[in-house]
Amino acid sequence: MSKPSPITLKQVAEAVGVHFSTVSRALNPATRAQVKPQITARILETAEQLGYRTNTLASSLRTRRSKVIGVVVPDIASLLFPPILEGIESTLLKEGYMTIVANTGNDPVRHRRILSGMIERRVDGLILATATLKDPILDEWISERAPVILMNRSDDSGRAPSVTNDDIRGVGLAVGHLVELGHTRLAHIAGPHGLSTGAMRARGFRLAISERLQSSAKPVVVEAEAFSRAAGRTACIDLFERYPDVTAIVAANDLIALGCYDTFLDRGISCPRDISVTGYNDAPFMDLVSPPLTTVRIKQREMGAEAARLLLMRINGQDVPADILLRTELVPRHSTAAPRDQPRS
Amino acid sequence: MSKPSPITLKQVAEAVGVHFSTVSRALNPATRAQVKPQITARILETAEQLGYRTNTLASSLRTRRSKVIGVVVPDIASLLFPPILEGIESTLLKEGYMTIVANTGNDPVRHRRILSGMIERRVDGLILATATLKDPILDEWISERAPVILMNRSDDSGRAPSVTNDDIRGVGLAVGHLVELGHTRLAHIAGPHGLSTGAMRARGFRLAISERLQSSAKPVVVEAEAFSRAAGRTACIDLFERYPDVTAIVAANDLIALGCYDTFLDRGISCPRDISVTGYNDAPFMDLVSPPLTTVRIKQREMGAEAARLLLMRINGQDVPADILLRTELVPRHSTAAPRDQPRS
DNA sequence: GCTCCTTTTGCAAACGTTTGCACCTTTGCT
DNA sequence: AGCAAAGGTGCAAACGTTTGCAAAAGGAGC
Repeated sequence: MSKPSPITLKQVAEAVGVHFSTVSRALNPATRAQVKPQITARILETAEQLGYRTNTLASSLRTRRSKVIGVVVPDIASLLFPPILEGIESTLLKEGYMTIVANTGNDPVRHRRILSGMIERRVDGLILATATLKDPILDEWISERAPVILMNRSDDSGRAPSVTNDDIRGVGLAVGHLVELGHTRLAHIAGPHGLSTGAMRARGFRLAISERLQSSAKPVVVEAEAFSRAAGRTACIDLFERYPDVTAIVAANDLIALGCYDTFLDRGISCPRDISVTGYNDAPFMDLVSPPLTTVRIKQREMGAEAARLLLMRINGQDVPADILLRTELVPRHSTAAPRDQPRS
Repeated sequence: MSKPSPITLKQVAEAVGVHFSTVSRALNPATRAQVKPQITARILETAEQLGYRTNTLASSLRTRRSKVIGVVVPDIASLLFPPILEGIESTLLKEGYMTIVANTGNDPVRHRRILSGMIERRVDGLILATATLKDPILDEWISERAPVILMNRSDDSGRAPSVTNDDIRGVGLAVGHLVELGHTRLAHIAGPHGLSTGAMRARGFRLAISERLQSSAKPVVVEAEAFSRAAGRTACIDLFERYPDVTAIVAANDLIALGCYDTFLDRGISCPRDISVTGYNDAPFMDLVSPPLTTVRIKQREMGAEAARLLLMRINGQDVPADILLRTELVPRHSTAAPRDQPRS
């Protein structure tokens, strides 16, 4: 495999018979005005014909802008992130940026390695969907050199702008829906409290309950160990044991809700006849599971696009005064119905 | 926002009191042996303490290796690609490579822009899951400078190694399963013939039919316009009109199969009682749709990992003698059953 | 024809690495 | 002690751009 060196400015210059700095100017739209149109034309033509392609490495080295940004997510392969990534990628591409993505799998060592790699590649900015902003590597380096945007997670320290779902309102929608159906004994299966989304949705649940059911006692919340189907199943068993008279479950995400389905099946409980359940996120195919899941839709693509937009602002030196809370939307399907009056066996 | 310049080799050198080339050698494990252990220790320490991070841009410029590779997919947000990306990313990260991903949305203009961007950033290699290898930009540049691996799609010209599913065998599994259940009047709803996966699976279907049902007439195949639920629904209607006596459908992917479900619902046809259907890919939640879909599982993560592995081989100058065909696996669920003898109304 | 602008072009210094080469120490051997 | 061979270190040239500055070229006004 022969590897002919790529054409350089110098070679184009030689072919045209000018100095290579002139070629550089002619090729760059911003400086093109400085060179005689006639020459520009010839340069453009021969560059094209020779197949010249800017060496971004060299130009980034000089200009200190890599036109690359880094995106770090816990798990690319989850159902949540792909549309977000799509939103980021296409927003940035329009502005000439390309996107390095990496997933940590929640492994702190890997997280570190990834951050290092991105810093060494001199990304112009970072979008993080990983929990920890505590990583000292960020303090020491990124925060002063390259802007950071937080996504799907927020950070109390307020050191970086964040883009998140309005989970308080979202969970409120689910609770409101169930209350309107006549439920009074609701429970929440929360995500891990260590994750800001888990904590936020639980807070939303408590708030909504206290607003809608003044009478009621302390809100019922059990915590799942992960945002997964298996954890949802286990948590649901736990819930039934501790609070047998619950008639409706607000799950912290769709997977947890599906885990509840599993437990319902195990125990011969019929949904929505015996119990109602709502999900969160509206993952693909939630309209096709049985019963079709009532859930809260979030704007994934928009989340990515917004994060990218904020990042671009910061890169261009503008200030980002506020965090962004994305609207959510209730999608009623058939996993929720009015409660039966008889308690479960 | 102050942007202090990052620490350079020179600064570390000054702090230690040696020439910066010595620092470079000490920091690079490959050349570390050349410098006195005592000095190395001091260099390592001050580098650490100063927070030195290699400027990969500069080093890539010099070494002509960017340690970045590019991945191009038609749609990041589809259900197919995320696990593949995960496989690629984590395989490459282990070797110190990072991954730029971009999605074309099947837009040729965008495809071009993306390829340009990656070339200009001097990626060390490319993994393409997009159909067209015909893009002249590839001929002119990439093929001679950076290795290319094809993924999920293959290319007859054999100019680049490919990693694909063994669709011939995979479809054979589905057909075999249905034949064993007693079906004799099978049909295939194919994906677009323009896509190599569509064409390959159709070929697999014809082959399997001719092997298993020697008696039978010409294999029944209708083509869906896309690998989508909507297209599947339409194609299924078409199929029923033209071949009313079919008792089993082999869909070219899960989404098309779900489209068939939609048509079944519209017409009050019961699956699997009146008709059987198989999917392809085993997307998430296919066990939860109603009825749970019998499908052919493909190894997505492995596909990504294999593609990455081949790419690394090529980057390191090794030859890749063969294409890779990944094993598939039948996942029997409840969308398939023995045929009723009565024809549908 | 001269000066004085205004374009247009060339020159050269960065940007931060890697690496062949030459130089200067040691060390080991006779 | 003398000498060669290692072993360490410094020097400087690349890698391919961008860009401030100087120089040249062309025009306008007198």
